[in-house]
Amino acid sequence: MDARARHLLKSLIEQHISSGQPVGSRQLARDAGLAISPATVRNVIADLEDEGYVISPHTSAGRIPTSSGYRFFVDSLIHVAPLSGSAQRVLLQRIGARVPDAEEVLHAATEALSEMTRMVGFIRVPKRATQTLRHVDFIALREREVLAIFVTDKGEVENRLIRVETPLSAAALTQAANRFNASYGGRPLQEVMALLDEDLRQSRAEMDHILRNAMELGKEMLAADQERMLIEGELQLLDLPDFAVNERLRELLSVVRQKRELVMLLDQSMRGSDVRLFIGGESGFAPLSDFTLISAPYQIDGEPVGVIGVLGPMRMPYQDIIPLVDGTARLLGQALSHSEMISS
Amino acid sequence: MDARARHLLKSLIEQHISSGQPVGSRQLARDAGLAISPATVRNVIADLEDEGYVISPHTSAGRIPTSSGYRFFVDSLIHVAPLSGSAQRVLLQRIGARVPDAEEVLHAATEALSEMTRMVGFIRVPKRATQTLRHVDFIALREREVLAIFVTDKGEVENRLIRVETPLSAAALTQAANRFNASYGGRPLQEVMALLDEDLRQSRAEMDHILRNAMELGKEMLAADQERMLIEGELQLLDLPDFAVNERLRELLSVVRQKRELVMLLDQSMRGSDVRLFIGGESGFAPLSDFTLISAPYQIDGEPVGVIGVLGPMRMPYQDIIPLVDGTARLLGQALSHSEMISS
DNA sequence: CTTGGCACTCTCTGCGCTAGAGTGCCAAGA
DNA sequence: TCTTGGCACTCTAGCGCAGAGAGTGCCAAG
Repeated sequence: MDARARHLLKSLIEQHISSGQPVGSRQLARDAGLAISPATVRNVIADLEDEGYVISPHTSAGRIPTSSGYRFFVDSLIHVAPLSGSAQRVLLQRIGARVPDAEEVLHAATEALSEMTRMVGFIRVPKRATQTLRHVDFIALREREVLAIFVTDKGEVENRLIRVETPLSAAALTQAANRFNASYGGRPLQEVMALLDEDLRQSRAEMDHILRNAMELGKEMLAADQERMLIEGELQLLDLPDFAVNERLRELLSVVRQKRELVMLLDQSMRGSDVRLFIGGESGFAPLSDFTLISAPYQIDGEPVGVIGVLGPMRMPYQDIIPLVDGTARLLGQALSHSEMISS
Repeated sequence: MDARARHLLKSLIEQHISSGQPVGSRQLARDAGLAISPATVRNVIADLEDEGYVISPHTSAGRIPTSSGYRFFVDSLIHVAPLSGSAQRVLLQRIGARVPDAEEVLHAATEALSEMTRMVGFIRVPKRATQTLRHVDFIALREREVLAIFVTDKGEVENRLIRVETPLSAAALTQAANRFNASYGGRPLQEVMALLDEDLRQSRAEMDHILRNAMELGKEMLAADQERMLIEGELQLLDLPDFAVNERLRELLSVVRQKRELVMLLDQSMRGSDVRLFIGGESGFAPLSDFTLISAPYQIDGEPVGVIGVLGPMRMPYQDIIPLVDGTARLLGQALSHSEMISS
């Protein structure tokens, strides 16, 4: 491919990126800055099409780049400059201005990236496998419930509730944690997992419940590593002109993400004990005026602590959905309470 | 409103809910099960329109319910049966089959509700204000970093990293935690907040840093309560026929939510140290074949621990986005590491 | 009060037409 | 041999129009 063809391909892709439209020979000849006619451009572009760098959506449209075209563009046609100082400052401010909590920093970075690029942002969270176990703690919550807390050297914290068969004193729990920390503390999680496997197999009988539970919990925590990923700004995709989407839907989704007004609305419905419906404009909150919100408070140990519900169009099968919201609220309350589950 | 009008309104709304279309007099006369003619139906419906229960999108369309119509329907026309046994079983299974961790139970309940209703699901997390402080723990992570962990009687766990000015021994931290627990443990969080305010005002000078930090952290945690809400299934809205959306977009969004394949893809790019692009079909993952994924690994203390990046259409301003991804990865790594920040 | 009849209105769909954009090819020119 | 202008051809997008279909409102008769 000669220099002129490269230049034309570069210009074509740049124009397509900024306009989103297929690029024709006349426009390309004008904007590429070369003193050549559209006919010449056509000859060159026809060759590029043969080589698979561009494609024509239909006979009388211009050309758009293929993925090979973009690949060549990225690899050989553009020079990627380092991030500008002003962009760096914005990023630093958004990442750094937070409480220095690892989880929040990851979140802030992904969100900032998503907004600045106007794309979907994602982040793979530090693999626990590369981290070291710092500390384990067991806290008695109730009679037969122990809260286990794991901390790694990177500051990641994981907690799980363990139900035990026999009540354990605070002293016994402290002792169990000490033994666990002594055996496994300071080792890479990878290694801890292997050791746990081995120790569990060797000494089945003689270890006490809490330590055994802790061991099994540790295994589970490490195995769940695969899933750890944060994604931000899925809705950026809706703003692409390529996917023109109903305007009201977009507005609604952005409300849903901001949450603030929804929280206020829900707190109203926590007072009663019934399912509550806001149909259309009844909520007094304009972006919801074409939608229905159904909510029900749920109780833990008889005490209302939160609200659960759904949001959808006014046209929804109320007869199915109301009992679902109600039932979920009740079952959730039971799952979080400490009485018996209902027989199913 | 007489019985016949009520019956017709009920029938009209039910038909509209199942079809999504305006309901005309002929169809209504046929399906309502009453031996009356379409003309009679028209008379009745005209009255209902005057009363604001239904509306006509245009002259020659049928009628659709207004929000008043839905409200009347819900309040007076339908009998809401309790949740069926089979639905209860499904819910119980989804809520209960998990490790009994409060956060996961809340998540599972909301997700199950969202999927079963095919609406957006949300849940207001138990207000911390109604909970009691169970336990506070301070763990030394590094020289000047302390991890503070708060546990409530409902099993909620909150952790924050605190940077302190002077290093503290493990013994000093234990002592600080003990003092904090002795002063505030077992009290409602509401009360703890009030006490913290007062204590902070009274005894500015003589308290040590770590306790003071813990106090301020406690305040912050309680103040942040407003925001705690989980939302699941925003994308259910895209499946509504009312919002017909590009088919490929929907497929992509569902892939983004499932994450699994994305995680595999990203783990590939963690090995190198550079920005990596998957353009179009290059990822070998079909649903991404019209999109570009750009990723960059980030390092904590010189060690690669994760990947951050963006996903969007092939047509994206690569020259702006590549440095942003790269820059964010670097700045994030620095924010999470313990060397100096770069000067901005 | 109910009903059939009827004129009227509005949307939706398909059709044909045109303008516009862009291509491919060819023959002449440098 | 490459470049260029010319030209016929193709395809899309947009517009207007007509007809079908659905549904209404009103009226007069039962």
